[in-house]
Amino acid sequence: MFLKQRKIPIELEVYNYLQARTDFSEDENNYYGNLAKGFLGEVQFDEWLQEGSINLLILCDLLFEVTHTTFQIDSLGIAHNKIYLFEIKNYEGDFYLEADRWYTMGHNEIKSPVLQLKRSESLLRQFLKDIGVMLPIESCIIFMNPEFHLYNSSRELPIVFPSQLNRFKNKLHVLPAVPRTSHQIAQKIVSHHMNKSRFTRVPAYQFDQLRKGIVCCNCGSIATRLVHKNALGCDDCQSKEEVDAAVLRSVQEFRLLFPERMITTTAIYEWCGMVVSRRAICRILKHHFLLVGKGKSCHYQVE
DNA sequence: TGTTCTACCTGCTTTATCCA
DNA sequence: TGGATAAAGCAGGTAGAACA
Repeated sequence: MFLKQRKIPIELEVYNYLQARTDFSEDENNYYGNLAKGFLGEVQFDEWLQEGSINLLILCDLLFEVTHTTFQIDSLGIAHNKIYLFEIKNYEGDFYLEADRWYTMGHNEIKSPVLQLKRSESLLRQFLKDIGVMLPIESCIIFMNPEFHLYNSSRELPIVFPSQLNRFKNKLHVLPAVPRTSHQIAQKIVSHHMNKSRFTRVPAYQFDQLRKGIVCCNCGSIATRLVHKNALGCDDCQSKEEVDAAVLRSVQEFRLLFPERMITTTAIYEWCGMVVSRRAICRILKHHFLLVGKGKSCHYQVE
């Protein structure tokens, strides 16, 4: 049972929106790729967990602070007598272990997921103690990608490999039903969740430097143009979308990328690359947002 | 096929506000 | 105080759908 659903991280959403409007550096591209892959793995884990009934209260994507240290948890499962800490990885390819260090087959050392897990477990234990929850923690790293393999792995490591997922799920299937107290604990934990990480890492961008236009809802290209009075067409994939829906998507992008900017007809008109007329933008904004102020100072707010 | 209706467009003007 | 700016109002035109 999912008590807190997973949402797409703001960082990833920003990258998704910027993709069509700017050129990423190689580092940014790699970081974006890892971010997207990691999120995909987490979503796959949620879907896998939802197949069949498991007596666990699942809390996804949690962020806490303990003694000025922020830590993130991919998934937490609250059972009748313990708390499961799941660290989800979507690694692809072959890796090997040497003296507790993790390497790719190209001999590049990567951050040890086991150390990350130990750190998260330790911080979680402190956090639970602070809020008065005294349940034992069982933590494990879940590798979701069937193309992942780790050489020199030992049995003692808290790892669930893709080939072990079904047996691991069978173990969860026999858990007794969660009592009311577990729901109360889950609510208590969620109430301490922080919404924004101070460490969000996104590329620097400015309104003037980004490409303007309406991004195609199908292929993500910015090569859209008006093909009908109320329809946009994409030159790349030939898909079509209603003007209203496309403009509203663009407003959503604008709001996330420039939260400090006011929503005005001119700003959205420019952001949409003047593909849609100023009057049409005005009509759409008026219909979906609240007009605040008059004359030069007027702008739109979410109703 | 022609007519009517509706929705949306552009262009111009008006109104309101900001700011040097 | 007047120029600049932003949105609204209005008029006329266009395109597409519905219908006889």
